[in-house]
Amino acid sequence: MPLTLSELEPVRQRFSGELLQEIAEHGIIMDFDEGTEILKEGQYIKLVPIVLKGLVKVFAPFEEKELLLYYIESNQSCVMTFSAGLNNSPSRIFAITEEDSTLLLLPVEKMNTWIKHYPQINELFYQQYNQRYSELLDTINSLLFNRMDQRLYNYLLEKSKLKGEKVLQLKHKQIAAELGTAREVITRVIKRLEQEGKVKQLSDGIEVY
Amino acid sequence: MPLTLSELEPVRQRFSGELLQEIAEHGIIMDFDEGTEILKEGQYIKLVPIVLKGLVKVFAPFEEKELLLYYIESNQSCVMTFSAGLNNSPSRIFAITEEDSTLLLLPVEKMNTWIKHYPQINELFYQQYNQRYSELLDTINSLLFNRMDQRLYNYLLEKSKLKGEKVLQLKHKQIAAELGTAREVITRVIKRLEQEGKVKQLSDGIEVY
DNA sequence: GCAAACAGGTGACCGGAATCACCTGTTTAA
DNA sequence: TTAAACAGGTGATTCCGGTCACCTGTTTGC
Repeated sequence: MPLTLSELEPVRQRFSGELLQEIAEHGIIMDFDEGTEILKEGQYIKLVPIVLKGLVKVFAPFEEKELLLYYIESNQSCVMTFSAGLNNSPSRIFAITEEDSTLLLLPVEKMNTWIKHYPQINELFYQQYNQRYSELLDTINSLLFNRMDQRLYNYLLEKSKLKGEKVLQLKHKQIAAELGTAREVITRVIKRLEQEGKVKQLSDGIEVY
Repeated sequence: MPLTLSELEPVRQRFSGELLQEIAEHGIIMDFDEGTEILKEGQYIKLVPIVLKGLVKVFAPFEEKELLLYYIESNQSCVMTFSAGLNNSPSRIFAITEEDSTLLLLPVEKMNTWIKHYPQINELFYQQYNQRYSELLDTINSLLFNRMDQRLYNYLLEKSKLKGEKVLQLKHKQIAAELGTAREVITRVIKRLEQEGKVKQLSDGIEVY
């Protein structure tokens, strides 16, 4: 059965008319619990996701370690999945839901024709490519010139903003993994941030100012 | 006067039919000497380039320093220019010819309609976005985990391969700029590479093995 | 032809971060 | 309930790369 318009509500500013009908017909909507790995590295992609609700984070795995690349917010998609899907190449990244999330999944074999016929969806992906590229440049800048304390603080600020929570439940270990460093480093640096009054470590999480 | 088919020869595997005619009609071909800055940071883009002959290098300027992001080889384009052009936003990067080069320049106001009508050109940019994205991931990986010696060696290897020259005429200062580090660091690291037998510093350049 | 600019080399030093080894307190699972 | 696993804290050490100061030799431009 096709999806209903109300199910597709979040993307109705973006898609309309015939394309919306196509999506209703061929798309699938799925819910995922927080912390679900929705895409593994090396996986081949049959469905391209668009986030309707929630938050998904995307990681690049580098030998041994990994690094958080960006978040996919609602109404956004994942260009790495998109390109891996179109080229039928394995994914270089993996993705995990950061919150309980609802995803619209579009079959990759339809994408090719949709892209040709419907500029709306084409625009989405160009826009996404752009944004992600820009974010990667920021990441590089940060890796090149920012010290750990700045990187950590930015990371906490962004996460707090995206999740709309002042207090983040995070383990030092998890932070270290997302920033591609070691746990002890986080423990130390976060204490410096605390002394500078930028964050506060509570029993149930980290409060960000 | 429109461009001739022979002028457009390098892109004729990629573009054909009506699109090729459009390109012949609205495109411009220009030659640039080695070392010309063909795109400045902050500049607004009216023409999207496709390299017909030669080699162009693209840099990201970060506060004070800069970093070589990637090369545009013949038959490739620059996604940063493309996106800046389409969105009418200033360029975040700057580009310099690494060799004497011939560029096909496409007016940005045509791009939008071409992209909608001609999948061939759409595919080019998707493919380029992909490739550049992938290259950025490699850069990040390298920044995160590789030591200077490895980065420098990769840099020399790639440059040697792209230019088809075993002996590279490069100043330590220039290498430092492209890798976003300091001259003294290059002087030292390159000596280590020399001791390891990976490169050799000659009077007229650096030989890469 | 000479001074200035440039390329490269080098020692001393410093600071950030990674690693190692260990310790304490808390949570979890058998 | 008790051991194991986990979270976090900390000192010691090491290493890499950035910076400073300074030197030599070569190229260049007036």
